[in-house]
Amino acid sequence: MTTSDPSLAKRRPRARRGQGELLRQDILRAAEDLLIRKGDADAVSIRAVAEAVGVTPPSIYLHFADKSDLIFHVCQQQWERFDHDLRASVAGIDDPLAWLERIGHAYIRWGLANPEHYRILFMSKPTQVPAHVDKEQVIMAGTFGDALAVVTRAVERGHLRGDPALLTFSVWAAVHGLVSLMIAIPEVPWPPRDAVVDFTVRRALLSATHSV
Amino acid sequence: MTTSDPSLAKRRPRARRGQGELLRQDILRAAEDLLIRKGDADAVSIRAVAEAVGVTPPSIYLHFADKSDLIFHVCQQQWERFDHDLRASVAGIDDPLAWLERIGHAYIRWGLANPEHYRILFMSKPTQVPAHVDKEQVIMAGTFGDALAVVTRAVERGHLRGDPALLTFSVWAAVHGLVSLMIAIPEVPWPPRDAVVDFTVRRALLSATHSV
DNA sequence: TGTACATCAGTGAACGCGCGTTCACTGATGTAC
DNA sequence: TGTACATCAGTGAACGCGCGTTCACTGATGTAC
Repeated sequence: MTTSDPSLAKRRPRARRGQGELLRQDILRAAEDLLIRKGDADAVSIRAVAEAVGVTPPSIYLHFADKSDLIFHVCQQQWERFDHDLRASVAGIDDPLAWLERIGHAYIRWGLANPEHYRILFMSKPTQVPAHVDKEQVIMAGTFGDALAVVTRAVERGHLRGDPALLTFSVWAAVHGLVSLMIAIPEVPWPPRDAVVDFTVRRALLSATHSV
Repeated sequence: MTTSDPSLAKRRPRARRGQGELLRQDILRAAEDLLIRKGDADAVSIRAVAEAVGVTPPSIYLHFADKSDLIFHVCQQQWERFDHDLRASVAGIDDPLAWLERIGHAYIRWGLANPEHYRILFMSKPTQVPAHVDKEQVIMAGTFGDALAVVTRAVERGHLRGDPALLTFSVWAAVHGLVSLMIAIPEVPWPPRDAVVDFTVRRALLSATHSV
């Protein structure tokens, strides 16, 4: 017979003065967690984020202008992590083909290891992202831009043949095809993961080295 | 100063006795239209469907058990149309490679011509489909099943080399990769559509004919 | 040919819910004097 | 060292909204006699 409300899981202790930014980080973490679990920005509510953090809903507005601002910052964090992880996988690699092979494997591995992140970044409706985000710039400044530069240099030096943009988009589509299909249609009897991953990467590179 | 409610666009005239099924078809059409426009089952409301058709919300329940039942039947219609269109594109083709090339082109063409249908069928969360639907069976009984049979026969007769399932999934992932990426990330400077489509199909077939 | 009646194809009002967001406020904490 | 005060980090209550679904009902229509 206590008056405590069981729906309010645990109240977060008030931050010390000057430590307001801590709540911002907690909100971002909780929102990302919910976005991953729900898979859709519409299904993430300000109220649920607040409860997960242990504060009341209006507290969210101390750190984010509105819901779309919050979702945007979550997505931005995810882009940063994606680019960071992929770039780390090819650190120090110079040979273009080795670079492409490594990044192809890393791309697929990342997507399959983080299916919900991947879904949000590469399989969701464009409208889920706030309108002011320039997606082209985000992609060109990220790992895809690196890949395009690597392929372009390789073509200029004669290591690869063909149109650099066509080759790069094509490799991207190949690895994306595998990742996104395995994420979207997992119910189907896929061949062993390693076999299909290796096959996909090898085929993507084959198309870059052979004229077809 | 009339009492007519402007929010109720146009009231559908009551069907004649025995013609109740007409409303069912109208509801399905309106729901599909809304699903296409919103791109997400959660964003389609019973009330919006009812208003589009020109009836009151409870009328929907005369023909569908609940919202998920309605969405399921819309998706089922879409699967049927997809399979029908693709099968029509390879009617009468016997040669496996010609069959694969045609179906590959038809697949990409269909996806790019019906991006929102494609998104719903192949890019959405599994949970958006009612739980009782066996997606594996839907896919195996459809065009993918046909493709698997064609490839299997071709391998048995020595026209293709490799594991049939691996080859078929691989071709699917290749064409799906292009379609889904162009749908999900249209903001990026894609090469000319025909070039990238041809390249993708040729590469997918190359991987089936060359051992890699 | 006329009429009572069962049935069909819906309607109108309401339910309880969760949502984003706003607004006036509170109470702890650091700081100036 | 003590105290008034500004500021910071939130809270509590409420707003209006759209949602899925239910329930009792209505009125036109075809049919049996």
